[in-house]
Amino acid sequence: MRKIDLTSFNIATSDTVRNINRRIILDLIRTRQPVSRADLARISGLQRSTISLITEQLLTEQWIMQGALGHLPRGRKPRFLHLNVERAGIIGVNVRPSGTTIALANLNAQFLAHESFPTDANADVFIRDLSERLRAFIKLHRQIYIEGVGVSIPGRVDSISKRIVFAPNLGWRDVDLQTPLERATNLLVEIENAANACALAEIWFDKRSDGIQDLIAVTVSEGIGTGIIANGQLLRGANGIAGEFGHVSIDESGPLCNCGNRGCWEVFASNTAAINEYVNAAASNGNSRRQNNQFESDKPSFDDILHLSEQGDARAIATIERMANYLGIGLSMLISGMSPSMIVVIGEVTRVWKRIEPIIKKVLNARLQGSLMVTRIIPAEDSLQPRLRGSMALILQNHFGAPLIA
Amino acid sequence: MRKIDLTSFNIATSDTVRNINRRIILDLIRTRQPVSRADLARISGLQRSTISLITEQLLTEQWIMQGALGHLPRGRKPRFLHLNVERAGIIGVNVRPSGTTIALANLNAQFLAHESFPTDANADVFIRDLSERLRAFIKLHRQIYIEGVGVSIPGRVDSISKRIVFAPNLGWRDVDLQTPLERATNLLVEIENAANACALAEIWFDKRSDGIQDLIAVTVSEGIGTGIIANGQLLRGANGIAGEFGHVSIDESGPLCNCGNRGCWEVFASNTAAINEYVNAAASNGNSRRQNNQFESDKPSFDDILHLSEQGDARAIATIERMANYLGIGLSMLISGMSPSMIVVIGEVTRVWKRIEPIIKKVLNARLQGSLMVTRIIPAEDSLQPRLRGSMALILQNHFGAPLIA
DNA sequence: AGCATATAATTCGCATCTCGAACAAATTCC
DNA sequence: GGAATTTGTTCGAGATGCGAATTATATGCT
Repeated sequence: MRKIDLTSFNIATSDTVRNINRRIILDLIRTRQPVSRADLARISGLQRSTISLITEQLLTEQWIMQGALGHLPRGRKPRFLHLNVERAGIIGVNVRPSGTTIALANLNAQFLAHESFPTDANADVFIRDLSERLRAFIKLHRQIYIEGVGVSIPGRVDSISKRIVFAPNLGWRDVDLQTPLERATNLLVEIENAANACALAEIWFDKRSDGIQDLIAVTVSEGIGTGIIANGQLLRGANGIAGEFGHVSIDESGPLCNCGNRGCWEVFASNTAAINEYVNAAASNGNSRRQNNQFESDKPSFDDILHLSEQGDARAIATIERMANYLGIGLSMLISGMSPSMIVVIGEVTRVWKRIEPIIKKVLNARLQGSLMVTRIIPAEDSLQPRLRGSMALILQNHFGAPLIA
Repeated sequence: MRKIDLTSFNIATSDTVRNINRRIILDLIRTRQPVSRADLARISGLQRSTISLITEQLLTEQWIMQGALGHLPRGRKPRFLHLNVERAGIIGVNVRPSGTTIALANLNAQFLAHESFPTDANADVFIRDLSERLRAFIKLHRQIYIEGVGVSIPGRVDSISKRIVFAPNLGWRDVDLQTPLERATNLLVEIENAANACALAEIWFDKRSDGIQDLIAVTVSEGIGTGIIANGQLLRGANGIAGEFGHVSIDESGPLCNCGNRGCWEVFASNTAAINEYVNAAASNGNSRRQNNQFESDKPSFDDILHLSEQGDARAIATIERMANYLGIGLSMLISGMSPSMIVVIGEVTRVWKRIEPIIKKVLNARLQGSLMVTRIIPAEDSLQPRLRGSMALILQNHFGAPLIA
């Protein structure tokens, strides 16, 4: 049971009831479509008469559409309802150091269009660039009514001021991205940390999380980020900077991290860590790097290491297995502490899931005494663009989420 | 915004509105009493007419009482309303290895009576003993209508089956305490982990947590427990076994823990850890323990160490300072990961808060780069019985918490 | 073809709730 | 004693869900 926040609560009025039921029905249609009014009455427990009134409202507001007739062994055929995916589009923006993607999706979070461009290292230049491209992008699709713009950022976002506090891999500090984008697009703009966005994508768009109210998304890339859904809601913490489990030390005597501490989880289990490990192993193996330089730069990319491991390169395999071991150690911390129903791992490393999963499982079983392990660990398809879709969930939430009550 | 759980939601009916507003008003009266109807209208934003109807209902149901008249510079004097603390009592039970306490409190969580007795090591014997004592306790106060019984347990409680999964310090596994107690008392019985209970006590009864929806309670005793409030609600996790941050390893090469892993937080920062450290330091100091035995048993109690440190004993001070250091390390993990608005520390060690606070602060500042530290760390008065009051909050929640909607 | 049966969807009177204006009650100041 | 002010209640209007009755539509048996 939740405590009422007496410093900020919402009283109920007569239309609160409709608001609640409307959102339930709309979300039911979204997830179970196509579905008939009679079905909705049975699933929801509302009277058929009430369903008729609510669906009538949703129809006139164009949120839903009537479709074909269903087939039944006997009796009048039901008229199917489904989401009017063309009612509105949502723009998602995924900012990463290597490049930025803008995408347009319908209400089912299916992509209609997308484009990518390099991310300028300078925040001001980037903001001007992105604003310009967004304006052009919207103009290009001006036949579609756009609901808002969601942006995912690899860094900490203050949940109140919506400013980017710090994005280490972009080198940005205290950047206001929201205000200029809102001015440029004249649309609702929401900014969120990438790991949080991934967590949102998981509960909003993935069937695997049906009925789950507690999950953690772990993004493994240059660093490690964690997005926590607690009781069906993003855990933001004071100033919205929760989720830095990547900077918890798992070994006090470990190597120094950029954050100033020693032995942070991401120093052992991130892509960057794997690259360093691979290079160090090569050096200590007596191989001059000059002789053995099959990579474009002097260091391999993480993709290179993945490829090598898939081709059976022993050193690459050892590197990946070490990474899996440390991923398991960090995950055991999350499970001990929060025991989520599900942990979703996002990142290039999921490409070799078959190799790393048994290692992660072994570490977890050793550390959590097996019997207590109720958390499902699953990889997220990177091709499904969790960061992008999660940023879209930020906008969709406003229509399909639970209303703020009491 | 919360996602609607489509596998378990609650539709709204016409009386949902009243239910919501009623709970807001009742909780406002609880926390702001004495308060007039006009005040409630101003605070809540509801119309005065609506307040009159709701308070009339609360009056007839005896939840509240009319009190004295207020004083105003001009105009009709307001009639104060306050909680009818005599309407119902709540029984709280605090089970610890050293002893069990039963207490009766009114709706303000003020104690009316209490009694303590030794905790039998055998679960079955204990259950019979507690059942017997509860029956007698209820009979003794039969003039008071009792709302329910809340029990706090130093161990993991399955949030669905309500069974005690494992209580290491009691040596109990898979014990059903709820069913026999409900049978014995014929009352609603709720069971909860001690750290979770402390967290509940903090948000329900402590003014310091006004407006706070994210906090962590850290109980430091034989082991270390963590109770997490996320978005105003207890974080239970799958099977309700969240909160075992005490068993996260902070040093892979540290000493072995009972849980089977190495270097768990509680191996460094619990009372037990301090006792072991003190004894080891004594041994390595060349003092034969036989010569230096000022304690009742062969080991000092944690209380002994606290006393010694207060008297200036160098070894005790060093032990406490080491403990403070490790407390800081664990807290930095919690803050990095969840960034709660507040962390409450519960345990005997808070008696020397003045000594340990600067050390904890120093560790946190070093590890969290100071600027990001928005979490308040506060000690909880052990004399306020947070475990006991928290177990009472379990029952109170049902009347004063937010209703389950959507 | 006609009727019974079954299912879907709508209609309508009723109860509940909040709102907001009007009104009654109580108190102070001039 | 009257004006001003604040508290608290009353009452009609509007919104909502409920549930029974009604209408619409389909299948299958005789």
